[in-house]
Amino acid sequence: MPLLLLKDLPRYECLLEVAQQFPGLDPSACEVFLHLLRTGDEAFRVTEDHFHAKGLSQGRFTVLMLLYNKTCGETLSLTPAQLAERSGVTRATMTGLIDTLERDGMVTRSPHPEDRRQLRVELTPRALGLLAKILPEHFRRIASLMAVLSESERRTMVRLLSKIAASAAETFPAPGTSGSGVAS
Amino acid sequence: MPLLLLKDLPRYECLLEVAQQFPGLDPSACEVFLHLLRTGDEAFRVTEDHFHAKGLSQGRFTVLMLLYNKTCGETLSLTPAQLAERSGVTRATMTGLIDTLERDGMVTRSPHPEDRRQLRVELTPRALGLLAKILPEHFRRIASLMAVLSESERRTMVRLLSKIAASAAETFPAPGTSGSGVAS
DNA sequence: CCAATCATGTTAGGTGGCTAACTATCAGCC
DNA sequence: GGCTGATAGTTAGCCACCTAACATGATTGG
Repeated sequence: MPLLLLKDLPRYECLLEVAQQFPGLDPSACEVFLHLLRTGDEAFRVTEDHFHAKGLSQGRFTVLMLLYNKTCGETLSLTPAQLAERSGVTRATMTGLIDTLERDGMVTRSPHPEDRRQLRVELTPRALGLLAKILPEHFRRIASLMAVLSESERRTMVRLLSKIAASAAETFPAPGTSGSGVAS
Repeated sequence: MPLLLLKDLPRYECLLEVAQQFPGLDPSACEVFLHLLRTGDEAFRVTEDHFHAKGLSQGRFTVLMLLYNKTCGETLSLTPAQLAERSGVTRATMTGLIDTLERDGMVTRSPHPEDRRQLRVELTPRALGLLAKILPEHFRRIASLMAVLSESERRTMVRLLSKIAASAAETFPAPGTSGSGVAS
């Protein structure tokens, strides 16, 4: 089988073929679905590759950004639970992320002065330096990736993507979400 | 690259805020980027939730589909290396996927008659039964997800997504890919 | 005031992704 | 024939995700 150039749609091409065996199956919906997942994956990879080269992962980068955010140089402190909720992972996962970030000298854990259950996680100067090195290229990559779209195409993309996302959230609400009230 | 790394979505909202601190940073590109990842993640979740309820994961489903594909009921046999390449994971990862599928009685490994290095992986009747139960709802979910888009909007989505994917593959080729150059 | 409940962070165990190294086999070429 | 190298599958170890269960500390209600 052709390997390299058909790296396009590698895993999902099978879906389209099978779809043809199911009558009344909305092939254009499947096609949009496949392109959406594939393109999302490619876009994700573009930034993930960059992080990886700097010793970060998407998850660790997100934690750093949450702590960096709104502070613009100041060190903000958040609790692990806040970080977990804002980055969309469980508290257990956040424990692991903070572990590796702390091991690498990017964040510190310190006790919360008022509630002894909580911790405060803060960036170290080293993390600030890393972000300063990473962010320009990160944004450059995003801009470069989207350079093929005109401003009007970008507006169209955002509009259509939002429709799909809203459809997903409404028709198939996430497990922990009491989406449109009527559940169960 | 990983099967689908889109599992992270809410974590990107911070990006837009930070983007505003970087002048000349193409905010609309960041916006499209965030929506793309977020929507891709939602679409991924819609099918992943369904698989999960049936004891499958996206990776295991893909393996089953690759073996089911083109056979329409017949049992096709592929080697682990073929499965790995077509599903976009490493051979090592494929070993693990086949391990769990075999443990659950979904596939069998048998020796290749001509090349003793290779194996042949085949679906079991049990896997065919599972697919028959899963596929209708799977396609129904995709159709339902995309029902909010008209046919012309779907064509637009595919066109714009393809442009982004091509831009990603060309500007930031995947590590193992000699992208725009001389494919060996 | 104390017991029940809730919240926070951690741990344990499972999955699935990766790389790197290993074994076994095959294929080519002196 | 026997090196040499490529290929197939596995293994080991890392990371990041999950759920479930836990220990600790805060909160609240009789």
